[in-house]
Amino acid sequence: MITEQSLINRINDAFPFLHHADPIFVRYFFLRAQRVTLDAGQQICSQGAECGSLALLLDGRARVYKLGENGREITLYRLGVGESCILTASCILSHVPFPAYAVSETDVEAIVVSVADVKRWMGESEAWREYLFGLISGRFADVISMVEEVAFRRVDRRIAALLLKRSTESGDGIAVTHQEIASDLGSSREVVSRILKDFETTGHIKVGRGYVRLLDIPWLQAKSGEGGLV
Amino acid sequence: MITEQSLINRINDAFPFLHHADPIFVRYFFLRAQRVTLDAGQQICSQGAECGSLALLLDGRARVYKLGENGREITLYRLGVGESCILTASCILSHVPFPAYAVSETDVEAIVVSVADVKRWMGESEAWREYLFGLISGRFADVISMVEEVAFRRVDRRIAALLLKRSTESGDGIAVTHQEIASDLGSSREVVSRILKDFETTGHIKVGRGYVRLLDIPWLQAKSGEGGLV
DNA sequence: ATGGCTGTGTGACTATGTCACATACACCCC
DNA sequence: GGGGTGTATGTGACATAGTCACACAGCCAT
Repeated sequence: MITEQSLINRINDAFPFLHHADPIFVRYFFLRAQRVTLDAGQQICSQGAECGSLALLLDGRARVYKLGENGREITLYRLGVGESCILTASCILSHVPFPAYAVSETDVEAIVVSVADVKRWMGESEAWREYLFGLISGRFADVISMVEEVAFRRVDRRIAALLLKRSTESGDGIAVTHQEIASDLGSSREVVSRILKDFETTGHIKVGRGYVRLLDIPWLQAKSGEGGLV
Repeated sequence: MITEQSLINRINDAFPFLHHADPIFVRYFFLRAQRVTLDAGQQICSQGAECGSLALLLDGRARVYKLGENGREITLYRLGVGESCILTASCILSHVPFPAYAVSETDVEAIVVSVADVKRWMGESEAWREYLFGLISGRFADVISMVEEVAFRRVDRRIAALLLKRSTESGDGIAVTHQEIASDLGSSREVVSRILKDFETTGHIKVGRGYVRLLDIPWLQAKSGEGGLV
């Protein structure tokens, strides 16, 4: 149950669908929801687990990933503020176990609602339905894009794209290890190291322990295929 | 509009959710739905297209696949009787373009409902909601498994699994070309040919033009990882 | 029998992943 | 400052998968 006004304001800001939801739903939402916090690095869900509740992220970031039989990992998607772990919703609504792992990458603050409420509100609130369905559709499309990338796209191009994406948040100096890149892309650390070294040898980036500095954004854009000219 | 009793019976058989749906929804369903047929090999949806209606399969089979920039293909999933193209539903409900291609592998008979009805019934019928959500969840899990396979699983094991799966429908004689296997798995024809030749050289299958005969099911099960002993 | 079309086999080469080390770097403690 | 530890990175050898370019085989129609 959430009663504190400043928290209610933050939630309203983070989840705009509440603005146009019917007031009865909104009242029950705040009545039934609970606030939780997680430290960075905490395992949120494990593959095969049952889903007991649905979390809506208020602050922080979580990563959902698959773990391969060879020990390598691939990130399916990341959750930020205003988002919900749609695999959990899917799991709740269809009674299948959670098919991946989820971990908090930063300290996380979330709003948690129970299985029963998730289901009830699906029938009662169009705003809630559209919110969840919008998230599912987005994630479904993301995962399908990932199949395409993994099956058909060269790793060097995927690394270039990842570096560019990271640079939008942190500028051209990126704190990242080769293993992190490998774990995001489902590749191996050695392959990532070699490709980064190649990028460095040709002068397009500079690498150091745990960081990468981008020196040639246009080249990386072309490399990733985003510039439109390959 | 569907009025013919034998067709109504077939639809009720194919879509059991109608049995426990409320009668008002069922009445409107048959009022609004339309029957369509497609010849084998027809393109149903193309990547980037808008989705105008949702099809529920009454007979036949359809394949949904991604086409890579290198011209290779990978099958995301197949639809059979009683199923709906959940990418279309997703596309309808979130206004994003269709993210793959869909083709009828056999002659197809389907029930088609419009965008507006899909959306309206989502709010009105719990049975409809659960039907669609059950399909979405299943497909979501399928696609996530595919990410894992493509990223982490060796092609030979995937071929063994595909052969076993095909054999459940057609016995140990499978009519399939190497290119079809490659297109299902997102691999190349040459790689498939080599692996099949290896399987043949060691006596586990026999290959001919357009067919594969399985000679050693236990070995293939072990190879695919399904037998539990690798 | 001949021709056309399509499926398959194969060699050479490139890209990516695995394994096994070796080396480097950052940090902490004495 | 020196030493130790833990972890990140570099690298060589080799295996697996994909690309390119042909050559060959099989099937069907004329």
